[in-house]
Amino acid sequence: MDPRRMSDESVDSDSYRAFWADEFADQIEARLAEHGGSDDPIVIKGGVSPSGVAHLGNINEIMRGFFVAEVLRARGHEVRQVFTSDDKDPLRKLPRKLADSSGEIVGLGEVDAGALGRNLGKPYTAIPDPFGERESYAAHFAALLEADAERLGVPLDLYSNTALYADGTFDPVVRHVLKNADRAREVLSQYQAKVDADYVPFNPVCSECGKLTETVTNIDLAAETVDYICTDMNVGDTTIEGCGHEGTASFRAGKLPWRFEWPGQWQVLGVDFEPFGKDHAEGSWPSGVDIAENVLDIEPPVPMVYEWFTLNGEALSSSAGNIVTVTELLELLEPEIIRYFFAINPKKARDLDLSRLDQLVDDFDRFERAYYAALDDERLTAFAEAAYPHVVREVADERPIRLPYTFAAVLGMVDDPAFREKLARDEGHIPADADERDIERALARIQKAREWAERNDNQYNYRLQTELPATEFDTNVADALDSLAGVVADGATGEEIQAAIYDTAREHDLAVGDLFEAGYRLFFDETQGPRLGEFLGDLEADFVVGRLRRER
RNA sequence: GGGCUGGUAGCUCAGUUAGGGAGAGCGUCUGGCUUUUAACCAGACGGUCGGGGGUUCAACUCCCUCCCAGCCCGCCA
Repeated sequence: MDPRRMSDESVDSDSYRAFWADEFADQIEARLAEHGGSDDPIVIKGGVSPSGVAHLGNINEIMRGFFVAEVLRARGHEVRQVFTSDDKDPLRKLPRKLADSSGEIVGLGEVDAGALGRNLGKPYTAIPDPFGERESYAAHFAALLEADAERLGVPLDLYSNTALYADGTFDPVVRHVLKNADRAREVLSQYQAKVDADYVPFNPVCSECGKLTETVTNIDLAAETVDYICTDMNVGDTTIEGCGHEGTASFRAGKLPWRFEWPGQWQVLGVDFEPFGKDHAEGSWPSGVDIAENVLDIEPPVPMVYEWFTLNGEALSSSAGNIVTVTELLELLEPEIIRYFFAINPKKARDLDLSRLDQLVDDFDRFERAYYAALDDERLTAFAEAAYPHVVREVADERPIRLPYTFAAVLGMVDDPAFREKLARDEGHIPADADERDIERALARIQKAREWAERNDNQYNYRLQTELPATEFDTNVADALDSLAGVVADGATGEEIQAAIYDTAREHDLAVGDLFEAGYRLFFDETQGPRLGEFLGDLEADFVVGRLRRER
């Protein structure tokens, strides 16, 4: 088989799929049919090194697989979504940012960086948790990732790669690869120039210093051990020093190089489908297919390549600090909107612009409307029909109440929950007969939008001032405010107040803008704000009157 | 240098699998909501579909070529 085959193979050209996950489900079913269709449960895998904070890019690995798993489940298959924490990999460089056990980002300076630095070259599972809580560095970050998955409603079977070696799961693969080291070498050499006659596809852990080494001098198949010398290891532009120790390691005291380990995982976990980023598409994947077929003698899973997305127009980068975590994002968005983000076309490189989250939310709301009531957009409707149930996890009988995100941000200018609800009702966003729980759910968006407005300090970042701001007005402005107060005291409605602002300004020979500005100053301590008259009309009249008179 | 993926309106994206009308939402502008101030409504403006060439009656779509971005082709994962 062509090792470069990509995901478009075996797609039935007659079957158009509105949702990409259906296409992959088709491929997986076709693959199953080839060997009798008795392969349940279907195994979908993903995996990352627990090298540091799991940012939203890493969540691709989880969410892309999730949608395919969900589609297959809906078709009646039993599906396991497994995820490997590739935690026997060595720590190669210190991350600049970490995250504590609640997911809050902290700088490297806040932990014992020196202690961490001494662990370069050791497997993540052999490094202490910098926060001193879990059994290892790996366990700390794996727990965070697992928590993210849970918050997104994705059930995962998380595997520690180290554990797979330790408990013997990997034994048959290691044995096989080392027994067929010549073949392994021959296959891999087609993909990696560095693979020469001395290459051994195994990296032992040095019994002296605990670091992974790559200089194996002898394989003893009978004893199932290798001899090694702990030499220096080049990692990028830095060198991790070996201790020079010459020793012997068992097949479990080390690991396969990634190019073999990945296909090995397919074998021991029985993987049917695996999504991966475009970085793997041209490197590990072709060699992995070749190794699976010609070294391990297994069939590789159905692949899927996803494009990377950018954050605020720039590449995601832990070192540059351009990352966002699920924890952070959940303060700004409902989980279904994060899932929606990963439901859209994985082949397109997209940008997640945190300053324009309103756009993403609007898109989601529209997507949701398309599911409940066909919009005049066939593509969107077809996509929503296929994807929406998996995005929301539980489909409500009726379309949930949604406040437009920017409107929610406007409501976030006031703190009083009852007032927020009143405004939303007045504006027609909440049906009169709406259920209490549904309203509560809808209003929950306000807090997220408020957080968004504050964090971006954007045009919605105003807050109703509960205390009288320090102000100074010209006499005629002050007079105008007093007479406006009179209008409000007489029980004017919002619309009437709005009209009165214009009238009053004219009567007092003021530019309308100046009076508006005075009003915004009094209520928001700003020069601009939401539509003032209607806003004031919804506030308590006594409060408005007192404030307009600069009394409280 | 070779390969893979992407490039459609100011922004976010559909549409390319199978050639036939260039689209949506948001933003902007204008108008309405009794008279510039963000929530609501209506309309308009807005694109050489990255550039060029070719095939075709017809190209965003197929072919060639070039440009831009990311990734892979060293190591590592």
